[in-house]
Amino acid sequence: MADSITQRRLAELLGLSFPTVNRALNGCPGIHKRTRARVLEAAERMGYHKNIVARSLALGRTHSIGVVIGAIPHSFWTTVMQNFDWRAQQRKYYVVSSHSTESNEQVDASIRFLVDRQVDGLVMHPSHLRRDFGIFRELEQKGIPVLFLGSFLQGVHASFVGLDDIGGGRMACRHLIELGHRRIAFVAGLFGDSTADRRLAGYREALREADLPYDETLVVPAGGYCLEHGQQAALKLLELSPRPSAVVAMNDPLAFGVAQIFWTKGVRIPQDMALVGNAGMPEGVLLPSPLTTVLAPMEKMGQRAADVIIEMIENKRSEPVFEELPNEMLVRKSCGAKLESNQISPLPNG
Amino acid sequence: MADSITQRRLAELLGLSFPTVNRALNGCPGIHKRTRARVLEAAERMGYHKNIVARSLALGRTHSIGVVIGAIPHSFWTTVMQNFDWRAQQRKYYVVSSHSTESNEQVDASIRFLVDRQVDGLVMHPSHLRRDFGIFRELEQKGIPVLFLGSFLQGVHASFVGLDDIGGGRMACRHLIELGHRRIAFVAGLFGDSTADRRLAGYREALREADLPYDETLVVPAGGYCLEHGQQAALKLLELSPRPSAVVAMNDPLAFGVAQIFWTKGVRIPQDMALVGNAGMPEGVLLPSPLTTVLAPMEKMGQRAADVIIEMIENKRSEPVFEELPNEMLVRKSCGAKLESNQISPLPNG
DNA sequence: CTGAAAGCGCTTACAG
DNA sequence: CTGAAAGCGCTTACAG
Repeated sequence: MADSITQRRLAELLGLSFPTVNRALNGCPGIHKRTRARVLEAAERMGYHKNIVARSLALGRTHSIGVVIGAIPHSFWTTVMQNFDWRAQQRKYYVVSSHSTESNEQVDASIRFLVDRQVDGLVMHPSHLRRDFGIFRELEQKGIPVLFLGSFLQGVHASFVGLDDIGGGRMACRHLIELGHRRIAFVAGLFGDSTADRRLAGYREALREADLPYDETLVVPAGGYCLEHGQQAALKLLELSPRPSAVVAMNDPLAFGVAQIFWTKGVRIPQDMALVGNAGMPEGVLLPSPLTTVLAPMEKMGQRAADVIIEMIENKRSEPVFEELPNEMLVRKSCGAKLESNQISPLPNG
Repeated sequence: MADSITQRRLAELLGLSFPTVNRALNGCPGIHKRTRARVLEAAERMGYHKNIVARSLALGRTHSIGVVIGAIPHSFWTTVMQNFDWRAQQRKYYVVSSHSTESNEQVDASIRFLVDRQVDGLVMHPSHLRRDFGIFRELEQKGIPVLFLGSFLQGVHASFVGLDDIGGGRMACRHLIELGHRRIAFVAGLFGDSTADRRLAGYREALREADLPYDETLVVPAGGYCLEHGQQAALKLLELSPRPSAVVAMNDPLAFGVAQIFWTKGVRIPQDMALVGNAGMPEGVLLPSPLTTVLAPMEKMGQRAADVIIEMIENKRSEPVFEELPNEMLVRKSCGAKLESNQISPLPNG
């Protein structure tokens, strides 16, 4: 390990003191132009790179953001987090992630792991119900700002950036109602997280607005949020009697699972059953009948999250924000709606 | 920001010196059992957490791994990296990632960004052709080990963990040959990276083994690695005359794009055209005719990558490794092969 | 505008 | 087995 060049070494080489070198490097005001130029030139020439670890120790700030998101291999989250990372990096923050999120204990351990590494702020997707908010109190005490992404926990002093999930659930259900459906099922994931609860609430709202009854037996829990869970749910849907004529899936992967089973069982979409998803994942075009879905602004969600947490870090005074980004309807074929020419259809659908 | 409790504070409280406290905390040998117990108890009670930044500065090691992967929102990479993260975290390393990889300059900037933060090792997926290996020399000089994941760059002193891509390309093509196909197209992504080149080489090998001619016009470049590129390629495939009866796609997303266009154009899979992918992404079951594909061991790939880079970090002496993980054939429906009962078919296919 | 001093919180020889 | 000292590389008042 060739020992790297430090400010002290630069100072010696130039016959200056190291505070002077430091100030030149950091672009501090009180310094002679010539001196600064000499320092910068030498630094460049010698391949000087600041040791950020030392800097962090001295400053008590690391310019890093901890992220705790149970890594779900859906392109939805990948896209959101990609945009988060990009934005953070643009703003000179780096991202440290921790993915152990099977249980509340693991989540707490992950948070601790990151806090020990002195992250300046924390972004998390709370996927578990919890009774004990102790860890969040600690964070508040330490002055580490927290941002909930996607879902939120009530009663925690933190910001939220996510989707208008009530509106999303409502939009999906209403689309079906407008197409004449009366008996509409809802495929839920797990209950208890805000996203699930709020999308369901939106669905109910749409029913109410249309004077349709809310029938609890039409809400089928899938036990999770992935394709496989959607497949399970599909089987349950087929056992319902009378059978619903349409399905709102809580998210796209669940809709994919439902569609996959329907296709193999010969239940035609949309003729025999209409289907709406929620997310707007590009994979939706792969289905025999491309998925109509609620399109979430994934890019914006990631970027806003980065901007908000950085704002919180740099601007301690600010109040927590609660930001719900609006969705759009992405009409493809799985509900049988007529495709108008001005409708969004980014990919060839034949 | 409540100032946190330090070793010095603990020492004062206990009437000990801070080196003693430090040794107790680190489980060093020469220390009285009673003293250690007292220290540990006090640390626990006071909620002491070590400042890892300070430790890193003193040690010159951060226990972190830098990752530079152009974040592609394919579940393939998400799954690989998830497993990488998990394994790294299990082994007490944390992962810092940098996703600016549009050009060689950006890649170099990303690497520098991470090196300034004193990562102990670097994992990267080289997606660009490059002429200038300067940055890798620097890394070697600094003693920072490098691991290429998925693709590799020839002539760089680094380890590689990836797939047996030659075998994979060969396996895909051979599957089609065994089903009687003679005119088999290859959908390439971009040329120049080792994965693409080696899969193509495998395809050629299979042709040669079957005494089939290699016809360059059957190799169609898609211009990228995503679904959209596959769609472009599909259009070109349909213009070929005589039309091939089968297609090897360089990866699954390309195959998805091809399948999507074929479906909308009424080209039936597998009757009119057989199709093989490469990756084994679960989304393959969504297609009207579920995709037969080369199944890559994504979990293992991520875990091995973590193990190898950590080994390199902790064990400087070791030689670079070159590890090609074997693939399997995942036979579904897109080639028309008879599904034997012992064939892999993790999801219901009807 | 520049320099001498102290400190961030940890680790590590070196004495006792 | 325990303590006094110096150092990791940077930053930041405080003097001059």
